[in-house]
Amino acid sequence: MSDLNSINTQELRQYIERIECVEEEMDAAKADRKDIYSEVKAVGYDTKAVRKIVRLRKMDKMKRDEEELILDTYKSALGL
Amino acid sequence: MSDLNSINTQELRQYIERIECVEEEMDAAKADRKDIYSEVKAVGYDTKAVRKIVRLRKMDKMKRDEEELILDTYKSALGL
Amino acid sequence: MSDLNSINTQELRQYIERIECVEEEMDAAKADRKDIYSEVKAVGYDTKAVRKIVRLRKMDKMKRDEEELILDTYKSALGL
Amino acid sequence: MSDLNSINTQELRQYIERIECVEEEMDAAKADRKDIYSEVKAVGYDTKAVRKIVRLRKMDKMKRDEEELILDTYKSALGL
DNA sequence: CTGCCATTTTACCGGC
DNA sequence: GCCGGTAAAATGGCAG
Repeated sequence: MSDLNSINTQELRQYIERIECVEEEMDAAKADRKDIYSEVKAVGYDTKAVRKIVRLRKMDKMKRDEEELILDTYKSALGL
Repeated sequence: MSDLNSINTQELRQYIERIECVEEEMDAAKADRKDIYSEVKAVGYDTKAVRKIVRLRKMDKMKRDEEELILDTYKSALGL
Repeated sequence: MSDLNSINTQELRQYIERIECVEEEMDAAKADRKDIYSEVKAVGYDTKAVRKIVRLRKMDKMKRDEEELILDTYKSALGL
Repeated sequence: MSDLNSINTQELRQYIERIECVEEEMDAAKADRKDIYSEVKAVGYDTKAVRKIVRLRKMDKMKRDEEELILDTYKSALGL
């Protein structure tokens, strides 16, 4: 904040509002996901299994990203 | 699913992709929030306190929503 | 534990028994609560509404505690 | 409640207080358990494993209780 | 038996 | 870089 030992109320308020805004987006997306899972269930799938698949795919993706990052690191280290 | 005892791969795949899509939105929003908190910290605020404020405000909202709901419950209980 | 790389069976057993003991208390309290709700229902109240009231009151308490805490945070931030 | 369509405030209040009382006990027990796990960790055990043991033992106990119940049912059915 | 709610587990963030 | 505490996800249990 610009002035130490004093709180700039306007500035703080704006940060808080920005945070609350993105949190609303998060909540909206969460609600969407919930709806999709309801549909998945309604149509006869085992949601627990589906959740597991999603989780596994996310892990795979992270793993691949990680490897790619390492590869990039090596490549740039080698000046490629 | 259209056919019992068999998994419609295409259908399932589409559900999973829809889920992954909203989860990407969630991750993006999460990253945004993280950035905002970094900025908040960089500019000199105590992020812990700011987080607390955000939480408190969310609790206020929830409390108001709940109270409204309970009021409805009472009203319908009284036949209003 | 007293000896590294080896498990003190007696010690471990005692910890587990202590945990199980408090869990029994938890279960007992849970059963008591269940009984009270049964009584509440038997005597004609809408248990759902009562549960909501209890939850609201708990939220109120949490909120007050949080606010007190954040006040302390501010005070110490201001060197009071 | 004694009088339909009207809420006996005193009665309701007392039920709520009884509920809150047992919930406080639950919270206290919960806090105790938390402390024990902290100690377990501090003294060098893997809390995750200990949790698993506790869960397994609880399952075993439930299983035994179940079997005993069945046995009792049979016995009383046979007039023993 | 279905949906909701509590508990548990898991992941994240800030501090030391 | 771990660790303690805090938020999110998943699982299990219970009331309706």
